[in-house]
Amino acid sequence: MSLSYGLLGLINNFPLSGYDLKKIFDDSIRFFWVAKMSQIYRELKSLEENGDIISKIEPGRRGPVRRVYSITKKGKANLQKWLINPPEDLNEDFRNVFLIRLFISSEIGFEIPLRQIEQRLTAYKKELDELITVEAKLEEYIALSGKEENMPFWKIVLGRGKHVTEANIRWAEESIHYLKKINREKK
Amino acid sequence: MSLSYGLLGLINNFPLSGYDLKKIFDDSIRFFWVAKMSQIYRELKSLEENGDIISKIEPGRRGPVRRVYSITKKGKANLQKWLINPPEDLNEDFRNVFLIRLFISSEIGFEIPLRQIEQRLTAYKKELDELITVEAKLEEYIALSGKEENMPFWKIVLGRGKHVTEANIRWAEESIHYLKKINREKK
DNA sequence: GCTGACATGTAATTCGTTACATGATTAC
DNA sequence: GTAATCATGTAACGAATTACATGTCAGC
Repeated sequence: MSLSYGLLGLINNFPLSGYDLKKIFDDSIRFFWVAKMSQIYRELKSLEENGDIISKIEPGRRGPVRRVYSITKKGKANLQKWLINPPEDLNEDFRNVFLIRLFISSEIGFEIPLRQIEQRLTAYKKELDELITVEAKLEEYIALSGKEENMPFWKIVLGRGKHVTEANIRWAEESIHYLKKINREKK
Repeated sequence: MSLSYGLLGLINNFPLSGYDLKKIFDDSIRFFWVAKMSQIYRELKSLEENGDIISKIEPGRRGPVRRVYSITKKGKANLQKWLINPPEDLNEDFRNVFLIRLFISSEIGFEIPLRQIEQRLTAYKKELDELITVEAKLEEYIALSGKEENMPFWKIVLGRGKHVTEANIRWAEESIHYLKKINREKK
């Protein structure tokens, strides 16, 4: 559901192919939404069946022919309706595999989880760097689409990524110290 | 996959029924993993078929009979194996419905998203309060199970919730100011 | 007698991942 | 020639949600 509206929202800026959409997801949206190629194609098919988008075949820019999707009036109306009415229950950030692992980790002692948190810390720092490069990519898309009205929202979403990643870094550092302290006290 | 190991990790502390497990999830784990009753029952069934847990029927404490699950030797070994080998690719906090909505919100202007962020801010503040009450609930479970070795990990996971929620609060406040500023400048 | 917490499940559907399958064009 | 990127899809499977279905017991 959310994925199909996400695709619709991007096609609303300018016509895109499945492949284009996958690139946008991988370049930027991946920080808060992951989508596989095969799922994108499936959702595009069902969006077209529902009359929210229409496709036409275009010669490939470099490569085989492309199927490019544009939004319809109906699609625009459906998109607006979805955006205006948020679901009451919008769980954010649920299903975190790393945290559920940690929660039950006493079974394997302190050493291994400590290493695992250290690895996460490295990953968080890398993620923070990547978030900065995303900003540049989003500006490219603005140039392409000419839709400057997107910028404030994209900046806000990026800002969230930064705040949360910084919080994760602080938390990981704190937790590493805590586990090391416990380890020392045991000996 | 992660859910079934989560259940296994909890049953590892002391025998539990499906209903018990659901309560633990709703009381505490819900901050990083959401599970429906029907899914829990299904996973328990497949864990038992796989020989990781065994069930026996007990008279209900207050109510109908309960099916209570205990971990087996095989289950304990599988749990340890899973905990020791983390997946290379553990995406945390992906698929955030609120963020994907915001990302494509330019379609409906500034006012509505502004209200929606304000609502989130309220929710984040409430969540921070709830995280404090969770601490007390976890201490109850410690008392029940006598498994004090869980405490450091539970504290760490809770700490993560606090850090991230505080980051969300700061982000929401910042974003509200930003959108209000844009609105003023437009007029 | 009703409400709320206790308690367990099945069935249908939707959403997400993995594996499979195919082929064109460009740059080295 | 060969690797990388471009490009589109199907099939099978697994995970998660929603709807359905049933019933007990305690306290008011």
